[in-house]
This record gives sequence, structure tokens and C-alpha cells, in this order.
Amino acid sequence: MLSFAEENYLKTIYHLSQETDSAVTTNAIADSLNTKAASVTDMIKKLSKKGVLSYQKYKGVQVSKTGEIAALQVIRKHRLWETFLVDKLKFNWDQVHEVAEQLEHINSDLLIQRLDEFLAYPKYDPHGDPIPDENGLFKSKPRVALDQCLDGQSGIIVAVKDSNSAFLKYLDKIGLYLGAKIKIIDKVEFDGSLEIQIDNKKSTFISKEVSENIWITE
Amino acid sequence: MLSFAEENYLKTIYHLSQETDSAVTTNAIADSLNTKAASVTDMIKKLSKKGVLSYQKYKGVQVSKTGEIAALQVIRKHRLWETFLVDKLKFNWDQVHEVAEQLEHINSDLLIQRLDEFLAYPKYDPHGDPIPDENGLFKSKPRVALDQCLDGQSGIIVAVKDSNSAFLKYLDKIGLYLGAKIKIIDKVEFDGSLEIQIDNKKSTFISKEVSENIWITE
DNA sequence: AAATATTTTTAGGTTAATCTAAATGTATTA
DNA sequence: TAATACATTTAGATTAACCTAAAAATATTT
Ligand SMILES: [Mn+2]
Ligand SMILES: [Mn+2]
Ligand SMILES: [Mn+2]
Ligand SMILES: [Mn+2]
Repeated sequence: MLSFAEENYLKTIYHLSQETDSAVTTNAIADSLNTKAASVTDMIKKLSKKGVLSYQKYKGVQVSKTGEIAALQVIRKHRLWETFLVDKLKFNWDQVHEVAEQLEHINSDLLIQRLDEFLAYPKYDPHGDPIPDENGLFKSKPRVALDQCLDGQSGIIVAVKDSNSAFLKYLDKIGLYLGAKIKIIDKVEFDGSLEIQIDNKKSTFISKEVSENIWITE
Repeated sequence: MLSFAEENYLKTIYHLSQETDSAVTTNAIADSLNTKAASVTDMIKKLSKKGVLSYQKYKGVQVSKTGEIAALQVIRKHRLWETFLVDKLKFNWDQVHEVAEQLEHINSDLLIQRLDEFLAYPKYDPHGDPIPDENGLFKSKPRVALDQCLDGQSGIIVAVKDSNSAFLKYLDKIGLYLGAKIKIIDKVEFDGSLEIQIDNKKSTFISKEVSENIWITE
């Protein structure tokens, strides 16, 4: 049984491990969790003693198989709760992440099983992220980040990389949402910013930074 | 802002204060929370410093007005979540209390407001207990404990005193539920046990201890 | 390969929430 | 009222999760 803090560390380390093929570093964990490297060292010792991480001094950590299973259960809960908040309680997609950060630690197998059933076994959360099933299995939609696309290319928004409230509110404002059709009208070489057409209607300019956080179908 | 532990203490002390007109004692709190008197002394010092309790050494504690408001918000959340679990997720009434003990600490005003709306502003939880509104206001149904009733008396079950799973499962087994009609067929002087008729049908024997935990309409 | 910079760990504290054992205050009873 | 019993508080530890500052290991430059 993992504590709240342990679950948060494990989940974050799992996410970081998905972004690199090498071991996850102490500082990367500290940055992600807004904590200090010394605290991370303490915690990764504890987690590796519990068998969810493998750790060698100065070499960073890797998530073990049991660690991955545990991390995916937390992620499953997080994404199911986000789906509940949007689908049933009419939250906007920018309002759910913080609450889900709390709800993901509620410990009840029956609760999660019934919640999943109540939501009709959703496959993706409000940000387009896949929801692992009770065995930790999931399937991501094939996707490409908008900043990697070429002039003239078009596709449907399938996910957003960042669940930050300000970012999502900005997407709302300019008319972007999961399922929206995007066509790249012009790509500015200088700064990587884009002029895009949304749903074959209005066209808008977005910065490279924004385009990096939007995934579309290939 | 109160921590989980502080919220649990405050809620328990509030409940205990409803059962006596005098101050709540250190030992009563320790018993309720399955903790030790020394731990309680520490915590009540902290809570009285925060202004939610008033405390005099060796004289027990009383819940202040702000303490009562805070306690009722926790109780509101607990009972709304129990209602959600039963009404929406098809939990049995004996399965909800433990999960609600966790969920009651989730901190989001919007969540509770929307949950209340989603449940259509329920007035009572699955055990017949009143759900305080956002201002802490609630109304209990007039009720009398079954052991206080006389031979021949009848009424409708409006609440149960104990949310203990074993007790509620036992009620299920003998066919008792909120809304059931009970008539006292015979009251045994010797041990206070009762023969009751349920919904004008079958008759059953229940112990005094069970009858003390059932409330019916007057 | 030294020297320097960066990363990570260790050492030593802090705070919240718990505990046991001892001390002290309050209540009961002979 | 003095002795005894019971309730409560205090003293002193423990554990989890943090921190800062210093030490040690690793990486990067000259
Ligand atoms: Mn999220
Ligand atoms: Mn999400
Ligand atoms: Mn309950
Ligand atoms: Mn209840």
C-alpha cells in the first residue's frame, strides 16, 4: 500500500520515464513535483525498497513492472475522475485536473469499477489521454504534434499535451476543442508560429509553443 | 484550512457534542477515533488555537460557531458522497461509509455544489441522516428509537443510528430498510427484545441492541 | 588530465500526527 | 477528609515527508 506522497512520486516518475529511454534523474523528479532533490533522494530510496522502482546511486531510477502497474492504476483513477467531472458534473476541461489530483488517491476497488461502469467504460479522458483498464491496458490514438506538421496539412485534434487551466481556457477562446478540424494555412519559418483554419471556418494565428501542445490525427 | 486529521477530529467532536449537553471529554474523543488520550490532548490544543474548539484544561471541549460550520461542511460532503454511491453507483447502504470517510476530505467547492445538483439536492443520506445545505442548515425527520416504543405501536423506519456494515447487512437479511413499516407485536420485559411485523407481512424477533439503532416515525 | 561546473547524496533539522510512560489533576468512596 | 481510582496532561520518542547546507560523485571544459 502506497501513501498519497508515494503515489504522487510514482505517477510522476512513470510519466517522466515515458518521455525518455534512459533512467529518470533526481532533478527531473524534483522539478516535476516542485520539491527539492534531497527530498527526492529520500523518497526514491523508500520506493525502491518497496520494489516499485529500481535505483542505483547517482544513476537515476527506472520503474519496475509492479511499479508500472501501480502507476497505471493511479493514472486510471485520475482520468476516470476527470471524465466523470466533465461528463456528469458539467465541469469544463480546464477545471478537472486539480480535483482529479485529489480524487486519484481514493482507495476503493469497487468505487473505480462502478465509476468505470457508470461512465460506460470510457477509453479517453477529456484531454484525449487514454484511460488504462483494470489490467493497465490502454491504446493511444495515433497522433502527431501540430508543430511537427507541414504547411497545408490538416487533421482532427485528438489530444492536448498540457492540462494547465490557462492553456485550455485559451484553446476555448480561439475555438479549439477535441474533435475540431485544423488545417495549416501558413507556417512562419522565423518563429514557427502557425496560421490555422478551424472547422473550415475562421482562421487564427497560434504560437509555436501552443502548437507543441496540440496533437492531431496523422 | 484544516488537515485530514483535523477534519476528522472536528467532525467526531461535533457528533459527540450533539449527544451530550456538557463538554466533550478527552477520553470520549479518543474512544471514538481509536486513538490515545495523549494524542487527543495535543490535537484539541491545536484545534482550539485555530478557533474551532474552546478548551479548558481538564474540562473538555466545546465546538465553536466557526467549528460547527466547518464540521457541518465535512458532514455535508460525507452524506452527499454516500448518496452518490448508492443512487448513482449502486452501492448497498452498508458499503458506503468507509469510502465516504475518504471522499469527505476532497476539497473543491465547485465539486460539492455540482454533486449536490447532480443528485437533485437530496435532503437525506442512505441511512436517513439529514444532509446540511451549503449554509449548514438541515432538518431531521421527527423520530423515535424503536426500543423506546410501546407494545402495539407502529411506524416507518426513517433512519438507522449505526452505519456499521455488519449491522446494515443484518437489517437487509431480516427485511428491514428505510421506509419499511414496523409494528411491535410483542415486547419482552426481561431483555427488551421485540417481536416485530414488517410491512404487514412476516414477523421477526430483534434484540434490544438492534432496536436501539433503528429510528421510526412517531 | 586538471580544473570547474553540475548533479546527487548525506547530515542534520522541522512539523504533523501519532505513541508509551510518568506526572498531575479531579472524582469517588470509605 | 484521606485514600484510592480514574481522567487528563506532560515528557519524551517515533515515523513520514519535507527542508537547507555541506559533502561527494559525475560531467564538462579548458
Ligand atoms: Mn489531469
Ligand atoms: Mn487528463
Ligand atoms: Mn457514514
Ligand atoms: Mn450516512
